[in-house]
Amino acid sequence: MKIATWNVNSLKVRLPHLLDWLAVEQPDAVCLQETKLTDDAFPVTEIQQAGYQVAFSGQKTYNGVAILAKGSLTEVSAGIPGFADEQKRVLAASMDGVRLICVYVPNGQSVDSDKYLYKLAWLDALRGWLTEELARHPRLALLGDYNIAPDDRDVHDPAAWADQVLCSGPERDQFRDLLGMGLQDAFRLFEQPEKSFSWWDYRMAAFRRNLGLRIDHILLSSELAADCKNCRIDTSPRKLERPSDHAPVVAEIQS
DNA sequence: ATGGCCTGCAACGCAGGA
Repeated sequence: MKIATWNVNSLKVRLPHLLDWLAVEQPDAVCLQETKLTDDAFPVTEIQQAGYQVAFSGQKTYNGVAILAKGSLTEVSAGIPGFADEQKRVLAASMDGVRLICVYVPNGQSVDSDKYLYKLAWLDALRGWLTEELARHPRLALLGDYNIAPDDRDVHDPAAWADQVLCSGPERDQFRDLLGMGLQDAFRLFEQPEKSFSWWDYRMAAFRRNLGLRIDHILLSSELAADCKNCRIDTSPRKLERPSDHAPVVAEIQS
């Protein structure tokens, strides 16, 4: 089973890139973030014609998540139970015995912002719910835009980013707490090139200069991690005209 | 030069992203 996550930064704009990428990559399931579409505007037909079932939870202008799958999606649920939130950032569904959880973690804006406090509270709530989900679903994958660069090697310029949002101690602690629940970073299960990133600013020719961050992740429960055969960041869509600022992350799991 | 770009909304600049 090949699973992927991709922050598309507007599904309306990126639909052609997504459809091309699905045709080439043929993933079994894809989690999307920042669809920026209300549910009535979701391109269901185009995605079904590409051979995928789809579940989505969107809103106007901001956020929005979706799960595309070649198999049937069951037990679909949106949001974090018990955590009231207008922002559409979480979608879970099961496919072929695997629990897929798609997350768009709040950005946080800056460490002195109210949005940063919301980010940390949101992550607390996510972990609380994940404890229950993991107990119910031992084969679980948490895929998405975490808006956290977990380690200095995930940052092009660690000194410049030190203690800044996406790299701050409390955010990295949150990521480590997720690992402490038994989840494993699929990307770091394998040897990887240095300076591997999943996001590059649109400004400053950052992609060409590889001035990026690794903030999009696939975390796997121990059962899935044991069966994971590879994980990579696919930078090819980032090279296209009018790209998303994020690249897809892909993991392959045996059987 | 601590900014540059992109998206959506509904305006002709703003919020938000990261």
